[in-house]
Amino acid sequence: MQKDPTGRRPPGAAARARVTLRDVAREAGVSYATASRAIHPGSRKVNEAARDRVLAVALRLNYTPHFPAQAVARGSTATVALAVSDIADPYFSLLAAGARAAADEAGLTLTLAMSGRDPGRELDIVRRLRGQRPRVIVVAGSRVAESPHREALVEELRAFERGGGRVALISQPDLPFPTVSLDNRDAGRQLAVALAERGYRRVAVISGPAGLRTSADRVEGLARGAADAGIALAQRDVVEGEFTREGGHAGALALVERGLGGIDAIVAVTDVMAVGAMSALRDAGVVPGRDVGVAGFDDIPMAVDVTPELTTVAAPLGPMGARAVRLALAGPAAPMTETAVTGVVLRASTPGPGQSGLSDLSGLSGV
Amino acid sequence: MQKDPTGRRPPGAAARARVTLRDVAREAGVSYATASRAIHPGSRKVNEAARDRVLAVALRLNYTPHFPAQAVARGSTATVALAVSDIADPYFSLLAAGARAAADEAGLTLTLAMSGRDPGRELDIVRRLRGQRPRVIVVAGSRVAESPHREALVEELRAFERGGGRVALISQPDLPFPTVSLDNRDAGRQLAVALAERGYRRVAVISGPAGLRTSADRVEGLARGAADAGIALAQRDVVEGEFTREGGHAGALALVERGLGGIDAIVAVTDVMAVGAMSALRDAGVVPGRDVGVAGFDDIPMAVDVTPELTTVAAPLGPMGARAVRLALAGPAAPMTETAVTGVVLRASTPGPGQSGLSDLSGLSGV
DNA sequence: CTGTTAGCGCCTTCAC
DNA sequence: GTGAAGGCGCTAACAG
Repeated sequence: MQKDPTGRRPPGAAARARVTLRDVAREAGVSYATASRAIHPGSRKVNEAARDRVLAVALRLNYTPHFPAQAVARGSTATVALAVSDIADPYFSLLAAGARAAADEAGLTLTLAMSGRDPGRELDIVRRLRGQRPRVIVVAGSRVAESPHREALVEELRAFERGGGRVALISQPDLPFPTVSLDNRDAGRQLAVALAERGYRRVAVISGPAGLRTSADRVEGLARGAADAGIALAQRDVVEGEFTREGGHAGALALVERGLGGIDAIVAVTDVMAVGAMSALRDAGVVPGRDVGVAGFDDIPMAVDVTPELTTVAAPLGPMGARAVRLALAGPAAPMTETAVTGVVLRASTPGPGQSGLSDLSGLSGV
Repeated sequence: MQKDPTGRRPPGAAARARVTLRDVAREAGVSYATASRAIHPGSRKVNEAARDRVLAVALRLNYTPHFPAQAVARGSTATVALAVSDIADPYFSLLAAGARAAADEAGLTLTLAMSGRDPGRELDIVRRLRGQRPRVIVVAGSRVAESPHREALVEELRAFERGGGRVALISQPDLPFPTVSLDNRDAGRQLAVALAERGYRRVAVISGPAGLRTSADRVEGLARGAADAGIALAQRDVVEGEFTREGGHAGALALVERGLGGIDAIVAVTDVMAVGAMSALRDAGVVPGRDVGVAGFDDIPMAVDVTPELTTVAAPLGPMGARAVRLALAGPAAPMTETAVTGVVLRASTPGPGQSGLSDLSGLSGV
């Protein structure tokens, strides 16, 4: 390797080529400070001619401000960081899309971090995010009932706030931060009642891992709704699976292998799981929407692309993502928690009595 | 507002609470530099006792290094930036997941930026990304044939490289940067031949917007394959749609309204579009997989969740994302372009002569 | 091994 | 309006 003749090795071979504000200033024949002011729309106090010159030079040199340097000088960045477990899951990509829109609107850039469904790693991610000194951190993900990480997460987020950062959660409203949440219990109840009205009498549930609040709440709501409506939802008709398509698949398989018995509807706690369940059912020779009703939660776009189209409880995921960043940005003035409204969307996967599905069902009930 | 009694207003009310490395050093009774060294695993040259003390204090104070400051001091960051058009599109989320894995592996953090399918905005995004001084910028997206932005994009990326950054593209290999690409022409050819072998004689195509290279190449390949195999793919059987589910939907609708005539298979240039097309067909009373074959490209996970399961040309999206960041990281030593291998996956949406898609489904009624 | 001391690129008071 | 200069938090020579 060639040594730098000056003796002092520059940070990188290409370092000389990095164009800095100082270069722009020199080239434009103004001082460093003036160049800085010219570039920031905020400070109007610059001679128009000089400003134009600076801007022209900047453009010609293809200058870009060094964000990290700006961050260090200003003590804050122009980003909002969003932590999700899995960006490939439509649930989270919808949240992300909404969050991005809101960030954009506020002139901020969205940074995404994926934790990969492990609460320990989630903590890690938040730690790392904190290092970036974003203006806002939004954590999306279902809190685990009583995770040992819970306290640590709270402390981490608190520390971030102490440093002047803003926090918002998309989750259950049980952590001391502004939170956008879904009334999962009520959503479950709504769905159970709707199914009862459509004539279903005995529903099985494919739940997520024990302890996952979102899942537990939905199941609880379903049970309550079933009780209210006078239909059956037995504890032993609840099977557990991962919070993924495969979890739904496995859950449905378990149900089928055990024998559906009188079960006329299967509810999975997410659409993603429901889709997996439908696939498993079909493979097992049970036709969703005819032999058995199927429903999910969230109303992801895919719900209308599967056959039959999936009945679900719609959640305004995009708006929720946006809401979270606005909540955080609003600061202490904002309400502590906001609950999004859900609504049952009945589709072909749970046909009513008049439709082909249920009548077939009664015809087949002897099977 | 209360004025700060010192006269000098700190950057933020909470600024005092921001714990810096200096605080840690003081508290641990060592010098600033030593504290820095203690915290970086790289420099082993620190008294163990002192190091432990520093680490303990850091933990107690919940100290996080200030990344922007590190970036400014070191002249480089530990991030790789990925620019995609739409993160909610499975195509891109799969790329992103793969890229994240590779970044992780290299100890880097992935930053995602979405441009939203507008080439002008894509340029904008890259500009902004450049400001973050990531170690790597990966741009994923189909180049438009001869966009006026093309030159600008190249210049932007060049400037980034001049500043010491690394670049990789996931795209057509026609820009002067390391590129991971798909042989879309060949993929199209493969699919056409496979369809011919299954007995299809006349195929229609739902393409993306004119000028989108990915789309154009796939269509061209299909045409060539069809010609080779002696089956029909008439120019007038190619309809254009947006590069989205809705585009596929609209395209299929157009085809149906015009009258399918002798068309026995419909190929959409992406799975996402194919899914939309299937939905439209179904609504129009044409059963995919029975009345007409349907196929797509990419093999997104959803392909096996729709009914009938979708025939497609599989692309290793995740690995491609990973490959791109590795290519960029490898630097000049790396090959300029890498082409991923695709393969046709035949599924129920294009049953062969002996089979029949939907009869499978109705056949189940005897169960 | 450890402390001192320049910077890194930029913003922002403070005088002129 | 404009320039000089201090400081943001941290890293990395350079001496001890």
